[in-house]
Amino acid sequence: MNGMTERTVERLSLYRRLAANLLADKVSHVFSHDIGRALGITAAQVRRDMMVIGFTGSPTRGYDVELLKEAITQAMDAPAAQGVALVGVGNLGRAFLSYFTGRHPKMAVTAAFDADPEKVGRVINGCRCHAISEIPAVVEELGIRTVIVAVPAEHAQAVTDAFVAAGVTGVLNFAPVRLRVSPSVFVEHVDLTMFLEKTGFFARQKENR
Amino acid sequence: MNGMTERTVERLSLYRRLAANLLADKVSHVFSHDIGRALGITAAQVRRDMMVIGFTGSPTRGYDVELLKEAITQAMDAPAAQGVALVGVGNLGRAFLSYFTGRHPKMAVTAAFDADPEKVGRVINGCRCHAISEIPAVVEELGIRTVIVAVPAEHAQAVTDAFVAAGVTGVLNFAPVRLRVSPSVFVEHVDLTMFLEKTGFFARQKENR
DNA sequence: ACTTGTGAAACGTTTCACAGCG
DNA sequence: CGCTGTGAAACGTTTCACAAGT
Repeated sequence: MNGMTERTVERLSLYRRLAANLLADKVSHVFSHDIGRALGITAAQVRRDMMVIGFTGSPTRGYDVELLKEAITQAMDAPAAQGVALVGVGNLGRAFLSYFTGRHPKMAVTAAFDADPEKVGRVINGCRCHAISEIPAVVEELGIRTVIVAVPAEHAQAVTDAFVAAGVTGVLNFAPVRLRVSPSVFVEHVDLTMFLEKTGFFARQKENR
Repeated sequence: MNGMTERTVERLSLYRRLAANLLADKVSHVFSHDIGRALGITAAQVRRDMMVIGFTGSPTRGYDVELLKEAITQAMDAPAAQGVALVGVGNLGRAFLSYFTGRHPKMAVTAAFDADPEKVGRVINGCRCHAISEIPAVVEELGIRTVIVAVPAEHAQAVTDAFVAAGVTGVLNFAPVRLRVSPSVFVEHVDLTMFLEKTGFFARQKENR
C-alpha cells in the first residue's frame, strides 16, 4: 500500500476512532466534510487519505462508517493481535496500563517491566510486572514487537537496546533522549517537555493578538 | 521573529535541552553537525533554525553552548515565569506533576484541578489541587495562560471551555477528542492511542524487511 | 445540487551546494 | 581546509478545482 506516510497513518488512527464513536451513536454514513469538521482536517485531505487505503464512498451517502472502520483496520492493523510491552511502571506507565486495558483489541499491553524489585511480580491492571533481566524470555514468549519506553532518561537507551536485541521493531519513547537504534527499528519520540514548551510559546503568541 | 514555525519551535526546545546537558558536561562549544547527530536532525536544518532566531556561531569553534541556550530562551520563553495549570490528577496528570516539579524555571505547574472531592485540597508534588468550580478564581489569581488537559474524553471540552473563559490561551490536550476553541487559543493535541497505533504500524513495516 | 475521486497547483519544509571566512 | 550562513533546488504535504456519478 503506497502513500502510507507517517502523517497519513496518524490521521487514519483518528478516522478509525471517530468511526467507532459514530457507530456507537448509530450513525451509518459520513461525508468527508463531516469527518474533517470533527477532526480539524480539510475534506480534501480526508478524501486523499481514503484514496491511499483504496476506500471509496458514494457521492450521495458519503462513506459507510462500518466499512470505513474495517478498511482502516485492514490497512493499519496486524492480522493477529500484536503484543506490546511497557517498561517503566511509574505514573506515566500506569497511565498507559489503565487507559489501554481492554480498550484496544489488537494492541494490548501484555507485559510490564520495571527495575524496582517492589513492583516485580505484581499485577497492575491485569498486566504482570517483570524484572529487566526477563526481557529476552518474556518478549520471545509473548511474541512482543512493540515497546513503550517510560523510564528515566538515563536508562532509556539501555532498556531499548535490550528490547531491540530481543526482536522488538517498534519503540514508543517518552524519555527525553534521542534513542539510537538500527535502521530496522522504528522509533516514535514523544517529548512531553517539548510539547509543554511549544504550547507555552504559541499561547503567548496568541495573547499578543 | 519570523520563521518561528511549529516545527522550528519543537526543535529549539530540543536544542535547548541538549545545550543544558552539554553545559553540565562542561562542553563549551558545538558544531551544527554534533547537534544534528545527537538529535537525529541534519546539520543544515540546525543551521537554518539558528538563522531563524538570529543566532550565529563561529566557523572555527562552532556555537557557544551557553550563548545558544540563552538565545533560545530569549526566543522561546516569556520574560517572566509562565504559570501552568493541570486539570485531571490521574496517572497521567501525576506524571506531569512529578516530572516538572522544580525542573523547569519558566513553566512550573502551579495549580491542579480535579473533579474528585477526595483529591481537592490535597497537595501533590507541591501543587495544590482545586475544585473545578475554582478555575476562574485560581487562573486569575495565578495569572495562568496555559493548561494541561488530562481528563477523560467526555469532560475535556467542558473543562477547556472553563479555562478559555478564564483567559487561558494555550491548551496541551491529552484527551482523545478534538477540542473546539476560538482561533485566539492555541491547542496542541497529543493523542497517545494514535502514537501507539502508529508505532505498531511502522514496527510491522520494519519486520517485513 | 450535492457529493466523491483525482490531476495539478500551491504551499511548507528540508536539503543541497557553495561563497566567505577564520 | 572545515566550518557557518544562505540562496536556490528538491522534496513532501496539503489544497484547489473540476470531471463524473447519483
